[in-house]
Amino acid sequence: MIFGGNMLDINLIRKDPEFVSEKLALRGLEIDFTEFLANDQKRRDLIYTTEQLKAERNKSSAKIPQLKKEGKNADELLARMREIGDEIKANDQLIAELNQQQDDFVVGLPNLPADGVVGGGKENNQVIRTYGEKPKFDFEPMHHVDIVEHLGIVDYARGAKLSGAANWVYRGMGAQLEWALLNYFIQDHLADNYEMILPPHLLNYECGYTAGQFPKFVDDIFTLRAKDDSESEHGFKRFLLPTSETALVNLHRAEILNQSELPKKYFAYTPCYRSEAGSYRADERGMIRGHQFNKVEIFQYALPEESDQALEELIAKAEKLVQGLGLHYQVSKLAAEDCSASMRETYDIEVWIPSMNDYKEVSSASNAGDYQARRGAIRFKNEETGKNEFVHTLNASGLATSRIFPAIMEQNQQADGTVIIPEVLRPFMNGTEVIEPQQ
RNA sequence: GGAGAAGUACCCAAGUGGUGAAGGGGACGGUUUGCUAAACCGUUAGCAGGGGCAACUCUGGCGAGGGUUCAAAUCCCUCCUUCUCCGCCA
Repeated sequence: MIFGGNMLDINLIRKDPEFVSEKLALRGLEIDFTEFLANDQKRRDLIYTTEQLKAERNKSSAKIPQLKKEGKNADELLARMREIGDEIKANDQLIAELNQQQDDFVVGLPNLPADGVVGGGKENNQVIRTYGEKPKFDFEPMHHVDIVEHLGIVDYARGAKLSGAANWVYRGMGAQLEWALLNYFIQDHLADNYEMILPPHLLNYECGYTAGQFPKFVDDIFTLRAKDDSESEHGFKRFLLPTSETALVNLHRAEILNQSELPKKYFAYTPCYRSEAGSYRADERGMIRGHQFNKVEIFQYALPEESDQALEELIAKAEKLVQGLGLHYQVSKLAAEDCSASMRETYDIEVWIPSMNDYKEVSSASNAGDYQARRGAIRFKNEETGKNEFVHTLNASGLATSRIFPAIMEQNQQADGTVIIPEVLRPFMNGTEVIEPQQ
């Protein structure tokens, strides 16, 4: 099977099911592998007997032309072959069913939390450090929606007219600021020798599977309907990527990389498209949660023994970007249940949004370990052993603009309603220092 | 979107139903050599999955998935990709 591996190592489940159960319990899952292991044994026994039959078939079918050549009668052998053939066919069908059962079960399991990741949900997230301080205002600070409408740089009404709720239009200095942010991010990643990628935004099903978004989270994304897609296996053929991570992790799907190529460091800019079904909250008015937002994603394919270090690098890069903008933020280590299914360890960088009196995620840096690599069959050839091993994949936003933009608006607002542009962005905005109301 | 052709290893490529998938190039190893080259000999079908403590062995892989057959790279169906031509178009 080139594509469609399991998310968890089946050998690990066989060898130490208790360990796997314990790790999954941290995510609030109660999984008993007893039945699974019994079925697995049954499946393997059946494979063995069936392959014995196939070996016999191969041998016998070599004899047939020989018999014919010698002018002998092969009827008896042909009859036996027919019998074997029927049995093989029946067994193969059964094996396929057992495989399917096993896949359905294992594919539904999330990644095992890394050592040191605490159990439980959001309430167990730990803030591990903060940067800067909450700004103090000697005037009544405004909500970013009021600021951008006052300045005329983000147009929610027309966004809704064009596409519905949770869509907006950047205009004028707003569009320039948005683009400046992206340029600032890109410049930093280029300086660190990450390869820039502009991937297609429409991806096929396998991409979502490898990333770990499918089959469980199909509802969270926008799927495209083309003429005959309803007849396709999953009801659609392509979807709009919810993050460029989905594209980047699939770049080397079903490939065997040279060890010397690792780590591979990429970054990509794409909009992110999310259906955000049922997730609207009144306190998230504005551009905190939209159907489309801009994000630069950084990504690494790493050697297993180097992936912890790679995660540190990604976190440091994301933090550096927020620091460069002069924004107050904190870094949280997520508890097991708050990590997405594919990830074994995740750190969120959360920027201060004064109007919400809360910190909101601007970057999520995660190590997927070999989870995505297993699903996508992404391997490297170990130079010492000559064997193929799964790579580790890591990703971090670097950064998403949709919360950075509001944070700049709110943290940098002035008494007169103008907003100071962070210095690092000014070179990308013709030196403009302040955003003033536009006519 | 329409018509045609093709997809076999690192590359080129033979193979239209019958045991282990030709051949060449390249690469790697060896012999020879003062060194290099040449010549000669050898290795080079990935990968996945079973069984076995192991040596080893078996099964499936000829773009992917199905089907026909005792037997499929070879015949049939669906899909994907590439190339050529036509149409349309930013």
